[in-house]
Amino acid sequence: MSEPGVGGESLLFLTDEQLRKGIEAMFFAYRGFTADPDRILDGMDYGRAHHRAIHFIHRTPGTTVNNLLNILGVTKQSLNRVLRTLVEDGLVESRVGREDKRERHLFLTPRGAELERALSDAQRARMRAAYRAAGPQAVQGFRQVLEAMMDPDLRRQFQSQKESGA
Amino acid sequence: MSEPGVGGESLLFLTDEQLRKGIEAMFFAYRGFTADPDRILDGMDYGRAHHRAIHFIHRTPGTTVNNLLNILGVTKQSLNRVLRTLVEDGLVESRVGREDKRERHLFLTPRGAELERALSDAQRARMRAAYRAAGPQAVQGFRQVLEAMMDPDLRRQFQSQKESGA
DNA sequence: AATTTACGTCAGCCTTGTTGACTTTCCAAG
DNA sequence: CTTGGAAAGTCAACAAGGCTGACGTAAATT
Repeated sequence: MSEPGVGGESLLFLTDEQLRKGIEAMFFAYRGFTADPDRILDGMDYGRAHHRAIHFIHRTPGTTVNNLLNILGVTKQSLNRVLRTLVEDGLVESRVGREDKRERHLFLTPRGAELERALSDAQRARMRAAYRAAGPQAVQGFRQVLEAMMDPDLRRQFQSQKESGA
Repeated sequence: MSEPGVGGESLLFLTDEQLRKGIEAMFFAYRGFTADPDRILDGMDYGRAHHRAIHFIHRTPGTTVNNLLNILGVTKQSLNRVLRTLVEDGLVESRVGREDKRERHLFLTPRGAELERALSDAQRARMRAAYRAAGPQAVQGFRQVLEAMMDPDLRRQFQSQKESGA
């Protein structure tokens, strides 16, 4: 519809066929994306939920349970089950907040950091290979489309995190 | 390594920081990607597994159970549970094979096609918005990276499907 | 005739998500 | 100081959707 002046070459990438292929690419790629960490985790008592918790605690040490809840988009009961096992097993440390003692601040223990490293090494290796194969231009496009696909709230979180990290 | 002549600008997109952001982008984008169909499905008795089955039966009408198994990467017991409810509810038809009578060929009924439409309309709408926001160049990069991220077997399947469809 | 293949099904288990109800701790406002 | 409400944790129950193992049947293949 509309889009005056762009001529016939444009908008071909918006056909239902193209979109369907994008959808399937997303589905299959996500499988690859999670495959390596999943392989590491199964055999241990942990699953993908533990991986996610560990990842974000690593990224933002001292984050509170509530923060994590919002990022992960699960209920506190669900997160708590995961967190409890990680604390029990000595991979995560939960410290009572100094300012607000209701809050618990989460940190990886050395052993937790070790597992995090193993998981993210595997995941980054796949990502790196894909990035390298596709090239910097493609990576930029990849990131643009992914960001545009996020829910607006998450996109804002994601992008603000990006600015401070650049 | 190598990449002669490109100078210092290259390979910056392969830093651990960049890869970590790509990983998180993938995570958050996938949530957005599944959010709309999930919303439609919950309230009905169906979930994401039903969506996937419906999607691929729609894409390849007459596909066999075994085909579907391989594409979805689940066990037959798991798929069967989903498929049974879809057949019982009259969304999917399972026809005994004419050549090989051991096989069951799967088709969407009109009602199944109706649900498929609702689900894929929602998912395509988000995809279309993201594609439009990012532009054709970015979409090409998006697809390149995703394909490079798949497991090799799936990538082959995916790409051969692409050729015949172009 | 024996074996393999495709499919279905029963039973049981695990992970990870959900709701609902309840407690404890603590901050902050009245 | 008391009280209201937020943050966190806990218990219980449940559901979806993965998994394995075992078994049955029909059809194709050898």
